[in-house]
Order: sequence, then structure tokens, then C-alpha cells
Amino acid sequence: MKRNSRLSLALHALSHMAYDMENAQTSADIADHAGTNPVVVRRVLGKLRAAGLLTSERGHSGGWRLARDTRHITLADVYAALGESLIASDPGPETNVCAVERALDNRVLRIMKEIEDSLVARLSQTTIADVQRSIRQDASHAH
Amino acid sequence: MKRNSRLSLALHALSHMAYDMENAQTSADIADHAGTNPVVVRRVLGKLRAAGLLTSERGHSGGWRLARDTRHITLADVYAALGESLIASDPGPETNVCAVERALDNRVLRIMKEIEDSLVARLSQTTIADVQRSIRQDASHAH
DNA sequence: TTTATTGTAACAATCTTAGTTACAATCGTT
DNA sequence: AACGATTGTAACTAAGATTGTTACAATAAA
Repeated sequence: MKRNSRLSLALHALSHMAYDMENAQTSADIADHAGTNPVVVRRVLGKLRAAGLLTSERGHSGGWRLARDTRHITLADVYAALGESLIASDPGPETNVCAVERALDNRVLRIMKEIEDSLVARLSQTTIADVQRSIRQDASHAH
Repeated sequence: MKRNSRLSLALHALSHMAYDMENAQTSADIADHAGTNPVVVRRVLGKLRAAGLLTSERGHSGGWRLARDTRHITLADVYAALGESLIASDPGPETNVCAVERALDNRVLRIMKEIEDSLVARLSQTTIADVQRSIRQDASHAH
């Protein structure tokens, strides 16, 4: 049970779908390969679907498909879809007394937000196609 | 009880020390202002001290001081001192069967590490002096 | 009708974090 | 020497977050 596995799992799942775009991928299949549970997969992929990154079909021969070309899905899209907020957290209730303290709080918060923005900017520069490409490279000289 | 408050608390504490460099700041004082507990403060600042960012003195009129100029302490130093790893997590035991799966795991891990490296690079561009400067700005036109 | 699949709720187990209490060690002050 | 203020640290509690699991309704193909 490790942390931050949602982003990792999402990347796994997306790569699987990119690897075989012709068939819908079932949550059971993805879960098997990612070493987790189908329900966990559906939970995570549900968020990606809500963000328009994926589509899903119920019933026999159903499963999950990419909604767009892999070149048009960035890691920032995935990050946003998951609703992650790694750096900046919601500020608690304002309990500060003096103006300097409030200013400090505001500034720390703003800096955290700036950092998070930088992170998102970085994430937006890598697409699933990029991830997919490097997986093929790794596989070709796997140990 | 919010997440990621250690980094936030560290920034608060450092700013306090930078604000009054002449006197050692006690954990009780910092805790009061940051709205938390002295022990929590000592826990976090202990890590910064272990990284050489701070010094502390016991006993009467003891407390915490910056070990270096504020211009020479970056947010990356603080991040590293806290031992945070927001993006990349330790890989679990290798349970993958096929080479493609192992390659995927490796690649996802590598990408997470790349992202974390970018984050650290960004953090290294902001110093405590920068933070301090903008606090003064905020305080001058506080609401 | 059967089978395979998603969608979702409910719950358990584990891990993380913050908070708290307690107390020894240290060091200035009286 | 005694006292008071402070760090250092261990132990514990409480709350939250995350993952895993079971169960079952809804859906759609075979």
C-alpha cells in the first residue's frame, strides 16, 4: 500500500489502452497487470472519464478506451482529472491575530501555489504518447 | 489537520527567524504564531537542523536560529531536509510477470522521478530571502 | 437467458500525520 | 545550589487518507 499510486496507476492504465487501442481494456485486465484490484482501477479511471480523457462501455465486451489521441493527453490533464493537489493544500480557518502573521500565511500559500503551477506546467509538457514511446524503448532492452 | 503542513510550517518558522535574526526563536513562540504545537515545531525544525539549515540552543534563553544567510537557503534545501518525496514513491516489490510490464513500471517510475527533479529545480530558484521580501510587501498593503 | 462488464456503496485494514503528555537534559538566572 | 526556561525525544491518541475487498444492481453482447 504505497502512496501516490493513483497517478502511477492512471499512467499504467493509459499506457495499456494506448498499447492496444483496438480493443476496450477491462478493469480486471488492467488491475491484473498493475497488481491491484478492479474496483480500484474503476475508481481511478472513473475520474479520468469524468474529465473526458476516457470512455467506458458496460456489459459484455465492454471496457475502457482512450477518448483522444495519446498526443493530446498530457500528464497535466491526468493530474487535474485526479484532483490531486500535491503542494498547495486548502488553508485552514483564519486564526491569525496580527497583520504580519496574516501576510505570512498569505505569502506562504501563494508560494505553494506558484510551485504547484510550475509542477503543472512541467506535467503539461509530457504526453501519454511520450510515455508510450519510452515504454517501447525500455522493453526493447529490458533486463 | 491538513496535509503538507510540514513544508508550510517550515516556511513559517524560517520566516520568523529571518524576521528577527538577533534573538533565538523558541518553539513555543513559533508554534503560537503558526497555530500548532511546540513539539510539532521541534520535530520539523529538528530535520532542518540535521540538514545544517538551523542551529538550536537548549536551556534558558535558548531557541532556534538560522545557520546561514537567508539568501543561501532555498526551498529545495528545505524540501530535501524534510525528506519529502511528493511525486515519486518507493517501488513496491517486483511482482510483474512479463517484460513489457516491467518496462512499463520502470518507465512510470522514471517519469515520476523526472517530474520530482523538475520540482526540485523549481524550488531551488526561490530563497528564504525571496519569501521574506514578499512578506514585507504583503504586510504593507494587508487587508 | 446467460455471461461479462461497469458503477457504486459499504466496510475493513493499514498507513500517515498531527496533536498531546511526560520527562530527562541542558543552561542561564537568581 | 536551586529555579525556571528551553530543547530532545519517546510514547500514545485521534483523525484522516488510501487501498483493498465484498456485494450487488444495471447494462449489453452472445
